[in-house]
Amino acid sequence: MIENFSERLAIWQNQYGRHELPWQRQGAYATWVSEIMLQQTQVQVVIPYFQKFMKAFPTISDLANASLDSVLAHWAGLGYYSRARNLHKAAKTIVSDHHCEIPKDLGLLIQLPGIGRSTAGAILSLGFGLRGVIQDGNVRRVLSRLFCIHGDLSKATAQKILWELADQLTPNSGPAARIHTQAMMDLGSLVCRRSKPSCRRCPFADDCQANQRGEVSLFPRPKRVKQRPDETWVVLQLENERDETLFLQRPLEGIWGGLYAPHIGSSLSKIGEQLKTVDVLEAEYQGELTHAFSHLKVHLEHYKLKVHSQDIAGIGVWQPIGRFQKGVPAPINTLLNG
DNA sequence: AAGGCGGGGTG
DNA sequence: CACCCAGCCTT
Repeated sequence: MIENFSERLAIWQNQYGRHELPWQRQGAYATWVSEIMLQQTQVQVVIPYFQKFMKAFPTISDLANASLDSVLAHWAGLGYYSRARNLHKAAKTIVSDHHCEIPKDLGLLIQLPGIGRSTAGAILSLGFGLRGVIQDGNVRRVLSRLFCIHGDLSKATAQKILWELADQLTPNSGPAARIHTQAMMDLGSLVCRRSKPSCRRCPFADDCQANQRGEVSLFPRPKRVKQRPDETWVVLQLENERDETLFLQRPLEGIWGGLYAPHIGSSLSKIGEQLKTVDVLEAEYQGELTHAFSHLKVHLEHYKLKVHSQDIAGIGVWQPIGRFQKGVPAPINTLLNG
């Protein structure tokens, strides 16, 4: 174990860490929202989303009482929309089962949807100033280098070692744990970066086993990547006599779950089968773009079809593109506004 | 073009 | 437990 680790880390954090992030010292609700947003997304991207979100839903009750549509609208562009659905669902549970107060208990926290062990640790320490241990990508990277942890860090054996180390390094007092948690994230983000780590500025350069061996770049071991299949999706934008576009809500499960988009299908004729009353072969080609998901690469082909709205009665929402308030996937927005 | 990011769900 | 799922940004 490294001598006086948390004390030295706290001194470093005080001088070089981040102290002005908009969710710092704003209470456990702000910590929670920010942690969920940060799960898949970088700090600089999250900041404007976080600020708009907190303005729209200032308290847990506001969030619980809001419609899923409005929550998703504030999430549109962040990706992984199940995060927003789980956040909304958990807010309702906190209101109904926990008197509108986020539980201060690890076991209760991880029962809430979207909150796992690491997010719960962040809420305890950063949000409440209680002892909590985190294990995010930054911490994983720092620990894998400090202690030369080989292999795929997502595997159970590495996870066990990482959690034990993270727990041992975390101070026992709540206030110290709060500083420690922020400091570990800052060290990983600012110094022990994935590429171009700045070991020269690291307070643990002499303690770091990977650095001693000149093998910092070998940790953490990159995960093997699978080839992503290619797909083509046709996006059929229906536009009525008032130049309004028809938006449909996507199924909650799956890609872009709960967001709104025009008809999407594998081909114009497949979409046409759903739209028996209109002849989609008159659709006019608008353009295309390629969008990469984590697991597949999609070629989006954009077509537009002028229709009479009475022919498409009963489904979706007609709105001018610029006035549509609900959540639209980022690449669909690009297509519609292109 | 490839890599990274945390948690949920299923078998 | 192992594996699959999911969207965007940075490098």
